[in-house]
Amino acid sequence: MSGRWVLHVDLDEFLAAVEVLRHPELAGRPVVVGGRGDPTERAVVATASYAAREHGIRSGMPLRTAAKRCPDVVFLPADNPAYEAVSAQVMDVLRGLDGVVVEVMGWDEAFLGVQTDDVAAFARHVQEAVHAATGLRSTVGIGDNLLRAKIATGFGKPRGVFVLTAQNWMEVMGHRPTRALWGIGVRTERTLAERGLRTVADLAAADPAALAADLGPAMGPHFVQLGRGIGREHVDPTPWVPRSHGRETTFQTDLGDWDAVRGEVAALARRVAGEIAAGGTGAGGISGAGRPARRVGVTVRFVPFTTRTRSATLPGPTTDPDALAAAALEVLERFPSRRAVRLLGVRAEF
DNA sequence: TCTGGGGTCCTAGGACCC
DNA sequence: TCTGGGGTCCTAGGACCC
Repeated sequence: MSGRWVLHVDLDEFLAAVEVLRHPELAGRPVVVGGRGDPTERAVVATASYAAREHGIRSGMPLRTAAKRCPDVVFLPADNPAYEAVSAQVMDVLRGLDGVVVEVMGWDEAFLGVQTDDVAAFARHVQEAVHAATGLRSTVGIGDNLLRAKIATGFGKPRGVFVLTAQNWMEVMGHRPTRALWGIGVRTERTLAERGLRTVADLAAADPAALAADLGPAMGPHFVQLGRGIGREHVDPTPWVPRSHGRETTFQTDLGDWDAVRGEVAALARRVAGEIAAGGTGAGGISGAGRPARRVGVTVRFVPFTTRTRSATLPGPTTDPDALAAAALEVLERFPSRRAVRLLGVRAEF
């Protein structure tokens, strides 16, 4: 076979693997990275090593629960700058491959566009290049578009290679629940099931116009396309331009004093202003240095877990900390409740 | 399972304007 | 004056992903 291919490269147990690289004695042990590494705190699992997953530990699970599932798990604090640095190294390796176009999707994954006669051999070559340069293992999904390549990765985990194209799409995916599709979560799965659409094959055979009426003019037909495995075919290497930047904090103890709430919102706003003025977060920074905010949004999670957002367009674009803090405080005043708060967030939109 | 933090995109209703 | 239609912006919320 020859022609253009899409590869989805996904690093295995990325955060845990980075920690094992610098703590080799942890190899093979149940390792959980998340929060400040303290399982008594309000925090969740960012990444669990495969050994930890054998005990039923999963991403998004409270650290406290992980500790109950496996008492001898090693908890480590998330060290985002370290992961960003390793990620940048991996992306450089990918960009250095001959004849590839790279679209970065996150710290631990990227799409590659390539023309080759032996795509399976090329995938192995990618895995070896990443491992040689960084010591990290990866899985490669191969497809005739980004959707199929991304889904293929799931069948290749860990360390494997899997091919998913129009040829084997229905054979591999047709009988699976719609949730197996990238872009369909629990809610949409349920909504579709209420309409009798339970499997990927059901969805593929559905009438796009009927779903448009039920699920929205864009999303309805889009879901049918997902069921058919149809998606974007060209990998786009254009650097990402962020649409927004924000910070949020969950308090270890609920905040009942609204003077304190105002103080926290102002502090978050100043921090966000500083970061967007500097051009982003972390070692490498993000593109769009110094771009001013046009809108500001405030998130309040009330006790126990009800989350509300308010936002406002700023009088003029700004990166000024005082202006952003003042605007965020005005938005905060528009929340009708003064109940105790568990989380606060401030987000700047460009 | 008492539930993080960083994002993106879509939808719908109302305001507002011509 | 009892009432159209289109376009765009603003805002809140939902859903999803890593």
